[in-house]
Amino acid sequence: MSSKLTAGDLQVINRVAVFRGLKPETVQHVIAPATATMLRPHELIMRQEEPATAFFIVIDGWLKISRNTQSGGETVIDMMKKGDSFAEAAAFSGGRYIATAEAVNIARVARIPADHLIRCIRESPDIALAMIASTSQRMHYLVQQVEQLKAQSGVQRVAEFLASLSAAEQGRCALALPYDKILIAGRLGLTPESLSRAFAKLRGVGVTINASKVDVDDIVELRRIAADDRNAVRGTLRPVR
Amino acid sequence: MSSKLTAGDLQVINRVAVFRGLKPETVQHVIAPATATMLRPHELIMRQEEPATAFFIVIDGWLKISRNTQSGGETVIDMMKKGDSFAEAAAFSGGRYIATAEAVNIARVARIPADHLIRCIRESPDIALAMIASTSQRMHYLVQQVEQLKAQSGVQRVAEFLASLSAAEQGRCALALPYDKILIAGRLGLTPESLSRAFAKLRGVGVTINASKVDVDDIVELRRIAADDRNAVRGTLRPVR
DNA sequence: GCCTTTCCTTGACTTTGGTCAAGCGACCGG
DNA sequence: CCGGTCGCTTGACCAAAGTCAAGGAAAGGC
Repeated sequence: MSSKLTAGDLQVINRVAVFRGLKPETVQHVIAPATATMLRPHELIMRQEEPATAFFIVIDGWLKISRNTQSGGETVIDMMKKGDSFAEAAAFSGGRYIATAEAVNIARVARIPADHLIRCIRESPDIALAMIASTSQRMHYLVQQVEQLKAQSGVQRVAEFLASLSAAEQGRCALALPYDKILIAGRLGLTPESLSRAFAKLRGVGVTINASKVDVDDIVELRRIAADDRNAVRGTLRPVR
Repeated sequence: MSSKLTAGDLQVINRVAVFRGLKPETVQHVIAPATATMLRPHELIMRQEEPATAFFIVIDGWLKISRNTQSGGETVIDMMKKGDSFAEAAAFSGGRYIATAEAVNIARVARIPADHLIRCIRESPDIALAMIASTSQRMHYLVQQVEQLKAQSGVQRVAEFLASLSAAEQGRCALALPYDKILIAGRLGLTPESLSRAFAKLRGVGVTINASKVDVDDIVELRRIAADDRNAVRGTLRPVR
C-alpha cells in the first residue's frame, strides 16, 4: 500500500511547484518522512471531515477533489494532476480536511506528515513562504472559479476550459480532453447533458470533438467567446447536430 | 488619509482572527509599521493587478472584494467586515492582488506592509502558521462558495445566507440584512431582480422581509430548504406577492 | 465470443434565472 | 419643496440549463 519514495518519485517531487525556490537540501529534509501510495480508480487518499494529518503531492495520475453536499450529492471542486500538491493549508492549521481526494485512474501520491512539516517550518521559515505561495495559487484558482460560475454561461466556461488546454498562441490546434466528460462537466458546474450541448454549439465555431480528441480551428475565437459578455455571444452560437 | 493606529484601532486588531494564538508582543511587533486609513464609500484600498505590497485588516465598516471580468463586468467575491483580514497570501507570495477592495460605507482599514511581515516571519515562524491558518479559513469559504454555486439553486443560496445571519438554534428569529440587496445579490451570484423573487418565494415559508429587517418564523425550516436537494424543494416554494 | 455496464449524445419538456421595462418610494442636493 | 438619482420590486418575456427518457457506442468481465 504505502512505501518509501522511489527514485522516480523523487524526480517528480523535486520539480513540484510547491518546492520551487527552496534549496535542494531543504526539500530533502521536508520529504524525509514522506511515503508514496499507489491508488486504484475510486480509491480515496483524503477524506472530508477527517483530521488533517498530512499534505499530498500527486506523482502520477489524476485525482478528483470533491465535496459532499448536505443533500447527499457530490460537487467537483478541482482536478489534480502530476506535480500538483494539495491540502497544504489544512495540514498546517491542524483542522480537518474540507474535501475528499479520489483517484480517477491509477495514481501515485506522496504523503508528507503535518507534524514533521510544522517542525521544519520552525527550523527554516522559507518553507512557510513556499507553502503560502502554493496556497495563494490555489486561492487564485478558486477565486477565478467563483468568478466564472457567476459571470460566464456554460458554453463560455467550456470554451475557456478548452482554450486552457492548449499553449498555442493563435490559429489551429489539436488537443486531448484530460479526463472523462462527466468529470469535465462536474468541474465546470454543468450536467453531462449540458456539456454535450455546449460542445454541439461550439461545433458551429470550428471546434470538433471526437471522443477525447478535440480540434480547434481558431483558438483566438475560442478565447474571444470565453472573454465576451455573457449576452454578446448569443447570436453566434447555434447548436450544430 | 493614512495615519498611525489609534488606541481604538489596536483594540480591534488585537482581537482579530488572523492573530489568534500569537503572543501579544509578537502582534505588537508585526503591526509596528502598520497604518490605518479612513475610506469614504466607493474608495478603493486594494486594486486588482497591482503589486501586492501589504495585507489589510478591517477595523470598521464593510468592504466589497470584487473582480473585474474580462468582459468589463464586476463579480463580487466576498464581503469583509470589522475584524476580517484579507490579502495575506498575496502579500507573501510577492505577486499581485487578484481582486479589488472597495469601501461600501465609511470604513477604516489597517495596512501592514508585506516586506516587514516577511522579515517578521523569518524571526518567528509562528506568524507564518497564523497566516496560513487564516488563509486556510479563506480557502474554506471559497470552496463552500464554489459548492453552493454548483449545487444549490438561487432560493437555496438565499435561504442559507439568511440562516447564516442568525446564531439562533431553532425557532423564530429577527435579523438585519448587513448590506444593500444589490450587494447581497452579487455575493450570491444573482441579479437584484432574482433576489427579490427569491425573497418572494421565501415569504411562503414564513420569512418576512421589510427593507433591511427580516423576520424568520422557523430558522430550522430555512436551513432545511438550504440543505435539501435542489429539486426536493420545488413544490413547497411558490412565490407570494 | 457475448453480456453488462458505463459513457455519451440527443430529443422533448420544465424550471430557473436573466433581460427589459415600468413604477414606486426613500434619500439627497439644490 | 422640488426634481433627481438610486434601490428595490414586479410583470412579461426569453434564454440557459436541468430533468427524464431513450438509445448507441465503447469498454470490461465472464
